[in-house]
Order: sequence, then structure tokens, then C-alpha cells
Amino acid sequence: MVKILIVDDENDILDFLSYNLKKEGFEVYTANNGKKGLELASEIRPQLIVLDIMMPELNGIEVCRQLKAKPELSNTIIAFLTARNEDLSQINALDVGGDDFISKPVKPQVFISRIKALLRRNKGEPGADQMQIIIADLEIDRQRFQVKRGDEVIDLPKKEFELLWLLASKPGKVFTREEIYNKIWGNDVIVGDRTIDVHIRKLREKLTNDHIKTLKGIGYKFDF
Amino acid sequence: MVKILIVDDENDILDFLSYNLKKEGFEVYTANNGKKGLELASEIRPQLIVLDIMMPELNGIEVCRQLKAKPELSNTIIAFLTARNEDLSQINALDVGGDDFISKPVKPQVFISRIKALLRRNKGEPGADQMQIIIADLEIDRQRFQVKRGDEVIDLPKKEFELLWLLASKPGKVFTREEIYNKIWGNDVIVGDRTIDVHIRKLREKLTNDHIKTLKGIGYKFDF
DNA sequence: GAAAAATTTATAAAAATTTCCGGAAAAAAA
DNA sequence: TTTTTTTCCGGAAATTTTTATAAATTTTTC
Repeated sequence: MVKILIVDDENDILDFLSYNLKKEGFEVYTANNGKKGLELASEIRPQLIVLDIMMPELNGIEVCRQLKAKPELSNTIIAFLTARNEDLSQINALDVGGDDFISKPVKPQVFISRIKALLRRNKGEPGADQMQIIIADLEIDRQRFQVKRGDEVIDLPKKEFELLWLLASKPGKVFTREEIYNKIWGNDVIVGDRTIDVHIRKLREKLTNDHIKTLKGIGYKFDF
Repeated sequence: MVKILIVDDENDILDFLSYNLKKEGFEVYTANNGKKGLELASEIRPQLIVLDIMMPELNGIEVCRQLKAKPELSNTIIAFLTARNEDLSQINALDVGGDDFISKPVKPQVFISRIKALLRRNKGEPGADQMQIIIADLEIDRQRFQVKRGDEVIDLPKKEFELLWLLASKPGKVFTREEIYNKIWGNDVIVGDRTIDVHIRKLREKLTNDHIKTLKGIGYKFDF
């Protein structure tokens, strides 16, 4: 169930938007001031927050800033509500981390479709997990399953890529063989003793630079 | 790495903007006249181009028009630089395809934040409601479920089209089979293991060019 | 402290497995 | 019917794992 939080100081607006969103099957929460909004957001962790810019005391921009500062909410989508002729010249809301502007008054249909579009847009990439590691002379791109050194593109098969990704994700840290097994093969698969060595070798061949160091009796690490 | 091209006839400005953008981690290229700008743009394909309007010979507006005419750059963001009291009444730069105006002189902080906002704005999914993707030598038209390569028209059945659309919407990104299932077939439908392969094959047959790349054990991607 | 033994890792090649392609054809939809 | 979508299957290709042997490192023994 998709949770949506609406923060606005006018109860009429809250009711109106809330009613329409609920009709579409969303789980809707409301707050009629910025402070309550912040509290409620942390508590219920909605996917999307509709935030009125103009509110007494804590305005929408400030609420947004504080929301984005909380790690658990940093990926939450934020849609600002603005009066049609509000002066936005001072505010760069996209800078603050807002994802969309919706101007009041708004027709239910339009409102719903904007909300759905926003949810759809952010669905693709959880964004939570990092997609790229840039380290030493390498650019490791999880989205393309590809490693670049300067202009040279190095395609890696799955296991090799996963192994490199693991090691490079914590440069300097030593991964024991057991750790590597658990993270890359999982508990179900059982493979022989020389499997990791071979993958390490292939990686070293392809990367030419010798960033992968062996610590005999301990494990491997990515060093630079 | 985000590539930005700056085109301005004043070297001072080039240095100033370039310095500030580089400090923020952007990959910056510069050109001190319109002609060079056009050439460089085609070559490096930047995500964003900062374009001075007032330049001798080829002015910014004209450069922009020519940039937008190149299919491979039609999605590039263009920000115009204007002197604060320049007469803009004659020009409708947004008409030409510009995305923002930045007036000189500009404070570094403001400049950077405008640039970032522009990049963020265009980052979201190439458009849930976008209707056309122009990529490599292809023009993919969602309304007609049709692909054009030059004058040749290629009609695609629905599933094939959806698949191409998906892959081309994020060129370079690898889509796992699972991802493809979820996005094209949805959670309800269950299809066998070889279905995707076959559609990929049909696409490759019809597109002749080999932009669709297989990553064994991982998935497929559209590459160019 | 040096030599031998034991342990651990590296390398190359072969084997096993997984995954994919291409043709054909059945099934479903238009 | 015709078109589109899906399944099936043999063979090909790439990846992954194992095997065997060499090399490096650590430990033991004298």
C-alpha cells in the first residue's frame, strides 16, 4: 500500500486532497502544520509527501529541508503545493530537493495523475543502493555492469563483476574467503576451494593494474 | 561523470564558469565561438550546454537552433547566458529550445545551483509521458508504435515495441530479465524462460543494426 | 637460524554447467 | 485468416567450476 502524507494548514485542502487520494486506494495521512508533518513523516515513512509551501511558522521549504536531512526519508518524493500566483522567485525549491510543483487550485483528476506520475518515476530506481563506484583509475558502474579505465571499457561477466564490486565497495577492507563466499555465492551453493582464486586471477588479468592484494591466510582486499 | 560544455566568446567568463563547475566535480569543456561549440558538442555529447547569446558571427540563438537540429543532441539541456540588460524582446529563446536563462554577472553559488537544478529536472525518467526517443540512427515513436531509420519505416508489434522502448529509454543500462518481465509483462502474467530471447531476436532481425547487447547471465542493454 | 614439511595461494587447462541463439511450430489474439 | 505471442529443442557460446601442478608463505624441526 502506498502511503502519502499531506501537510497543509488549511483543513479544507487536507480533506479535499485526502478524499481524492483515498478514493484511488492510497493510504493517506495528514498534518495541518510543519512540525506535526515532520513528526508524522518520520513515524509512518510515506513514499510521497505533498507539502504546502505557504504555512505559518514552519514553511514548506524549511520542512522539506529538514525532511531531506533525515536519512530514512532522503528518498521520499516531495511535491510542493503552491498558490497559483505565489512569488517563487526567491525559492529554488528543486534545490531544496522537491520533485514537483502542483499549483492550487487543482482539479482532482490532474492532481491524481501528477501524483501517480511521480510515484511511477521514482519506482524504477530505488536510488537507495549506490550504482557507481569511482576508485583509483576505475569507474565501476553497476547499472551497465561495466568497468571503465579512462576511455577503455571492460566488460565483466557476472561473478567477476560482483567480486570486484564487493571488494571495491570497501577499499582497504580485507574480505575473508568465507565472507566472499557468503556474499557472492550465498549459503545454498557449495563450490570448491580454488574457485575464488580463479576469479581473482581473471580480474587481475583484465584490470591489469594490481589493486587486488592477497593477504595470505586472511583474504583479499582492494587497495589503491 | 556529467559533461558540461560552455560556449562564450569572452575567455574570462569561460575560465570563471569552468573553474566553478570543475570544483563541483563536473567534466567541463569550453569553446570560445559558436562554430567550435557546435563541433565540440557533437563530439563530446554533453548533458548540458551553457550558451552565451551575444557572440560575434554565430550567436547563441543560432547555435542553439543548430544544436537542436542534431538528433543526438536533441535531449541536451541548454542554458542561455545573457547580459543583465540585454534586449531579449526580439528573441524567444525558450521557443528555440533553451531550458533556462542565467544573467551575467552571476554569483558562483547561484550559477552552480541553477545548473544543478537543471540537471536534476531533466534527470527523472526520460519522461513517463515522453513520446519519442531519438537514439543512434533510430527514431522511436510511441504514438505510431513505429521506428524510423532514416526514411525506412519499421513497424513493430506491441511487445517488441515495448521492449525496445524500455531498453532505449535508458541507453547503456543493463536490464535484467526479471526487470524486463516486471516492466513489460507485469506481475500477473507468467511466461516461460525463453520468451524474452525470442523478442530480442525479432528486434535484432528488424533493426539489423546491433545495438542490443547481451550480457550473459545478467541481461540486455541498448548500446551505441 | 637454516632446511624441510605443511599450508596456502597462483596459474593453466580441461570439464561441467549455464545461458543464449536460431529455426520451427503451436497457441493466442486480432 | 493473418498476425502476434509464446513454447520447444538442439547446438553453440560463454561462464563457472574443478583438477592438477607450480609457486609462495608459514610453520615445524633439527
